[in-house]
Amino acid sequence: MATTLNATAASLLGFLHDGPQSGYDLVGTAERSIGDFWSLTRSQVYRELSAMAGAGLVVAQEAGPRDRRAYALTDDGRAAFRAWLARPPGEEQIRYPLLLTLAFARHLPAGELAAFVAQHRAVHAARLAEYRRERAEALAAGARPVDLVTLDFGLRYEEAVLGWFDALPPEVTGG
Amino acid sequence: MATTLNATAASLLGFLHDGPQSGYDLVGTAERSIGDFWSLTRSQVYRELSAMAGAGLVVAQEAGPRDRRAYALTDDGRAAFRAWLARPPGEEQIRYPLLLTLAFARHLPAGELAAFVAQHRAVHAARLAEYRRERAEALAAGARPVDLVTLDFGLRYEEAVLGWFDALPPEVTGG
DNA sequence: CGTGGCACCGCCTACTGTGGAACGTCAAGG
DNA sequence: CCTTGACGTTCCACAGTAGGCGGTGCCACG
Repeated sequence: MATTLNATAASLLGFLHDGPQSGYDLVGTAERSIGDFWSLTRSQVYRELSAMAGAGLVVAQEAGPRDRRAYALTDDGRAAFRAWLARPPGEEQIRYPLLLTLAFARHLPAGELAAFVAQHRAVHAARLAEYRRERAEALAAGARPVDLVTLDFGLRYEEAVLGWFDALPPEVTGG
Repeated sequence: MATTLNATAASLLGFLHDGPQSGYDLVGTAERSIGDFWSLTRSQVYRELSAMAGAGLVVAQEAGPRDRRAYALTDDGRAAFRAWLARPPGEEQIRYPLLLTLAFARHLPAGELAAFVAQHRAVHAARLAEYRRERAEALAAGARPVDLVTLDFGLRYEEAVLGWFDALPPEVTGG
């Protein structure tokens, strides 16, 4: 591995610390654990896995049923992961198409905008409720504050977005 | 244009409503106006422009000094833009590497994490201050609430993130 | 004046990320 | 037995990122 790992590949290595997993498993694990702030796709997971196998960071085990092939961490993989983790993390990236629509709203008839806005608001309200549920559940299961930091990020984010929706001027909400 | 426009290409068309611009200009315009919630790169702008020129959505004008070539909107381009704008905007995407580091923090010696966190906090504090300045400036220049919606999104986002930083447990901040 | 540096401008490549189609496999149920 | 659906991998086309390359006009400074 001449060039440094990308964040997605590194995350996969991170998950493999808990034991060998197949690509399919890893997609599920990742979605559950970092999916709220780090998107990844099946395609890329498989691509990274075979690249890392080629680089010796992981080894493919015997194929099981349905061509299922689990990958295990190697010592090189462990080292590469630690090296990646020690690097200063980059800035966050946000891409929000609704804001694009809003920015160009003067080219759009008034009614349509309000519908889009309402729809997005609903999505965020649902997400906030879900995060609150998850947080309560985690607390009940004995989670410490440090275990909740990423979830809390999501919570505060959704609260902020919802607050923004509710403060939108009537030209936008159709009110 | 058989397949529908992507958001980046559509935005370029949006900016071209105000008159012909070169790729270079468009990068600047876009960064200033939508850069806070929609990232784009020089490479892609040029790629989209030549693709759209091929599809007849824009026409390249005579090359000026330094090979500078401005593109102008065509009627097809205007139509494609409107069609894109009328489509329901997709969900937002956030990718925040710091949260990844946090999620794998158990593999990291404690001190390093605190430094990363402090550094990111500073970036967000600065961004919040900048947004507040911009907002005051826009208001002074007579902006209406509807002109501030995207800026307000950024403001609320940064406030939320800063609040999150300040509520982080000591294990993370090194306190 | 003239020239060297810098901003301007387009282009290119390699890589990362997304979305969906394709395709075989095993398990369960009508 | 046959269908359906979840499992599991692979492939492809496109979108997006990061940064380098190489020209060119402009202007400040010697």
